[in-house]
Amino acid sequence: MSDESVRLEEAREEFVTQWGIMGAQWGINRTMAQIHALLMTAPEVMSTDEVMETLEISRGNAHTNLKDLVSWGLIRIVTKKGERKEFFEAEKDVWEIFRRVARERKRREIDPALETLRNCKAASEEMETPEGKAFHDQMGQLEDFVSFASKMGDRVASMQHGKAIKLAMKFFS
Amino acid sequence: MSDESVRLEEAREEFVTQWGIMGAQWGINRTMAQIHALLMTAPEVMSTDEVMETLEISRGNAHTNLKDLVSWGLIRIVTKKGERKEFFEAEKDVWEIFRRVARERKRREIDPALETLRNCKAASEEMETPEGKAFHDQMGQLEDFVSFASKMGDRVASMQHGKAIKLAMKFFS
DNA sequence: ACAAACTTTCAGAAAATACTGAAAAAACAA
DNA sequence: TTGTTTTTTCAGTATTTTCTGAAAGTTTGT
Repeated sequence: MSDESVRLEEAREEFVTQWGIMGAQWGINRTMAQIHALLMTAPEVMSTDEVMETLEISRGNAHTNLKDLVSWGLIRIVTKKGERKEFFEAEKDVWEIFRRVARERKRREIDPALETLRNCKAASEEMETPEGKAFHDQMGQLEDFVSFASKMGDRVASMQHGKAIKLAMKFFS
Repeated sequence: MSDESVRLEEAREEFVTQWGIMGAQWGINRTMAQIHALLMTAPEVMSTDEVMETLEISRGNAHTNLKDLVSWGLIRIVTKKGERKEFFEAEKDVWEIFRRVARERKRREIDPALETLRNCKAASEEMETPEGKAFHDQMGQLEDFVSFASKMGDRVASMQHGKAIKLAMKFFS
């Protein structure tokens, strides 16, 4: 193997590792993030077995995380004609990756949290004591903020890359 | 205890629980998030012992997480005259909370990730093969995106609430 | 219908993370 | 200095999360 291939593999490995650490810090399973990093930098689609071998993980682990990535919309299944097994291919466009993560986390985490905040706000609706009023007010502020963030998420997630760039320009002016 | 106090405590408990779950999903220790929720809805400052009793956790646990919250800038230490022990008080302004979390996560997680991306980009700088070039390009795109996000974070984190509101208006127009 | 190729599931094991409780250190008062 | 209160640390334990490997399930070809 040429020197360049070796250096490339080293760089790729560093990237996979770091992406895994970052994923873990953001509440995403480390292996899932590593597989994602691996596929993002793969020149070709990869099979479950290839992923298993490269990352030295079990079939079950590879399978589960590949399917989770599919459900997040971060990778997709590709079939090769004549081949029976499934191959996987990552979304490589960073903007698209961002949109999908934003959409998914909103759905899975923000929306349920909003639900609770609304409950708490409603439960303290008519309270008379200063403590009750303060709590109600605090819940109201949080709800406003989170629902605002949620709407932002929707908005951004429905934007095209070009539009987002323009908006960013406006933002920095 | 009056009916209203009971209902208030129930609502508060629901909030503490949910905030803990949310924290865990975002890579923040559950107890830390719960203490934060507790203090955010506390009518008065609280001592370590009060936190321990309310959440039924050990002294060590309470201590460590309180200090972590202080280091995140999400709560502050208050001393009462005549009293020797420390009391804690949460930042209650949601915008301020958001700013501090944004600033802290950027410093702790985004910046190191950027470092890696730059390394990987540099390591593949002069590669000749299509694979090398593709990798270099991918790292470049990620670096651009993450550094952009990072700058956004800085920018937002340095804004006053009022300014942010105006910007948001512009955003939704 | 059978067999081969591949995918999915899941109980138990391993690893990572968080918590406890008690002891040590530090801060303060007399 | 000595005793008292409070904070801090940390080894050991408990809990949660993730992973393995093998068995069961599914699909496809003959």
